[in-house]
Amino acid sequence: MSVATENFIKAIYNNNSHDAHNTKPGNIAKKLGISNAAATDMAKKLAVKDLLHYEKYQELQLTDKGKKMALNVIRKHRLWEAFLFKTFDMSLHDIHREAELLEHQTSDLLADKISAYLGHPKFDPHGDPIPNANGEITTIDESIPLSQAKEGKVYTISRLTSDDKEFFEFCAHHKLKYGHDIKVSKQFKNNKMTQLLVDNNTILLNEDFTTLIYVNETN
Amino acid sequence: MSVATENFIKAIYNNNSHDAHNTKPGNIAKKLGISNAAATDMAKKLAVKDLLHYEKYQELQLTDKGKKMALNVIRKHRLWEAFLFKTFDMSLHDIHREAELLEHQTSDLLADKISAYLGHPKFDPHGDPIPNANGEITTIDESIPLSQAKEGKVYTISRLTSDDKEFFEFCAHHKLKYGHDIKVSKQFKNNKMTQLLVDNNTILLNEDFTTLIYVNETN
DNA sequence: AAAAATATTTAAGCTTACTTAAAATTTAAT
DNA sequence: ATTAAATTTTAAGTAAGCTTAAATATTTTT
Repeated sequence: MSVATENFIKAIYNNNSHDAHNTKPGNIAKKLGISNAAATDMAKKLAVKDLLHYEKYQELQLTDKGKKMALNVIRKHRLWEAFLFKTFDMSLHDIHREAELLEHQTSDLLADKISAYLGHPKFDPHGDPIPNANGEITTIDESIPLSQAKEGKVYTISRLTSDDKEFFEFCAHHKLKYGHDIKVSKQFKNNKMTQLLVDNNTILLNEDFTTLIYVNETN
Repeated sequence: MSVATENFIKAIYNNNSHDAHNTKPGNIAKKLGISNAAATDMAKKLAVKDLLHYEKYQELQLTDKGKKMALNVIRKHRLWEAFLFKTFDMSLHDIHREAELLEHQTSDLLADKISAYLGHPKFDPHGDPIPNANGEITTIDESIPLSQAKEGKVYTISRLTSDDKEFFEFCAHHKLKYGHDIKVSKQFKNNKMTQLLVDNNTILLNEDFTTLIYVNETN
């Protein structure tokens, strides 16, 4: 399948799984940086290939075949991220950009080699789960955004859900990394800010950031 | 530049450097598995982009810009081969196939990271020289095909110039690998066969193979 | 040197993946 | 419940990268 097809299918999958659930062509078009007309066009073509269900003016829905394809590409993306992050000294933003290209040119064989080399990791460096070779995600996500964390509790950072360069630079600089522990010292309800303790440093984050950082209760 | 463009430029470069020197559209078309018409078409387009010189019915010649692009792609290809060969347990044929795809989706940054990680190698696992970040090949190739090697002398294998799966499987099985030493025990002039000693095993090769395996005099 | 064979180019056409502009439909607002 | 706003779809068109078939030029053979 073409790069355009893989990206289209992937955009629908990602939109369905963690975003606002609007999978009409216009919203997908916005994510991909193409026109609405192009997205409608593509949707019709992919419906013929049985990758998604298309009905005029309705939301796009992936078929099982489409979902499997999306998860296969996502698997390769996340394996590359894990691999590049471990092997080379690259930022979260850089590994994302490289993986975005490499994911489409990676055989299933190479993906399996990478997975085995890394010891079949279950999460990438953003904390996103890596589907297995059958396109299944077996881990359960019980994480919550920092904005909903409780005062006084200690949490482990489980996901950094963004692809903004500045966001990652900020996180890296303040030790906000996947797997690190933090303590929520105060939630300011009125102005929606969160005060954290990271390695004995106090950080104050606004809602733009606390909705992008997910955490698990530390046990 | 597009994948099609990079492959076209690369095919001309490779043809010029070690093949029969015919860089007319038809010969390039054959290498790429496209029609003659498509190759002529492409040549005209790339001439406009100043990547090659095109004159009706004449050989295609890369401009300096075209050569630089070819060498940049070739650098990425050979770095990937070296990296995949070292990191994963993959055959020469498999790494070639993967590199053929990855080479087009690799940033200069990542290429440099791979090169540094490997200690800036000068050759890939086929023995082909790896251009540096400026697109320069600094090594000098004094190797000769096995078919021209002298009886009784010991040589070091310096290149395996093929992309045929069965050839590589044969080489791997008989320890004919880049960097290994072999002794030419006999050259049969009449039927153009060569008898080798590899790790105390005698191997008899015909011309099909001895023109693909290059060696250097061991010093 | 002409004829035959081969290769290159031109021409017309196809598919993919886009674009913009206009028409149709849905959603939101009054 | 209309009207207005926003979105989706249709229509027409473009560029890249191919195809086959026919025309043209070059190369080889005799």
